[in-house]
Amino acid sequence: MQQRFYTITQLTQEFAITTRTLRFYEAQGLLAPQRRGRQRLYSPADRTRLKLILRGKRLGFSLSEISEMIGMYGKAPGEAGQLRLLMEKITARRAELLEKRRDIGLTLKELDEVEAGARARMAEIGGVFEDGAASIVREEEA
DNA sequence: ATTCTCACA
DNA sequence: TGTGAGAA
Repeated sequence: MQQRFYTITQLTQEFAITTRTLRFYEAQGLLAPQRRGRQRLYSPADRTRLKLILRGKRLGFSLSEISEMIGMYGKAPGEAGQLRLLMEKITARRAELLEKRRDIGLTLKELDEVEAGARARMAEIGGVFEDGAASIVREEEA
């Protein structure tokens, strides 16, 4: 089974990223493609790693977190250790998102309140919103 | 076409 | 977390 390699442009086209991004990931230590002279040759394993990197990004992890999880550097934490780390990251990320969702909910609620106040005031001064909402407010009060 | 480096947001 | 530009 001959090793098939990918050029940088092949990968950028497949994953809709730029060559700059790919080199950037390499500079950050997330990828280490083989070289043929100056040219980068990405192995199927590199391609798989890239997939993992992009998935990590979709999930909102930083590149450094992703590099931890993929375990590219120095010591090998072992698969069990790696899975443990992954689960920790997932837990933390979930907490982050839940908090964000809560904050968004609070903001939406406050927007409702401000809007209600504005509509009420508009009704008081006898104005009408473009959507006729002020009159609706009056109808509801009637 | 691909590489590197420096600057920049 | 990337991008743009210039030079090789």
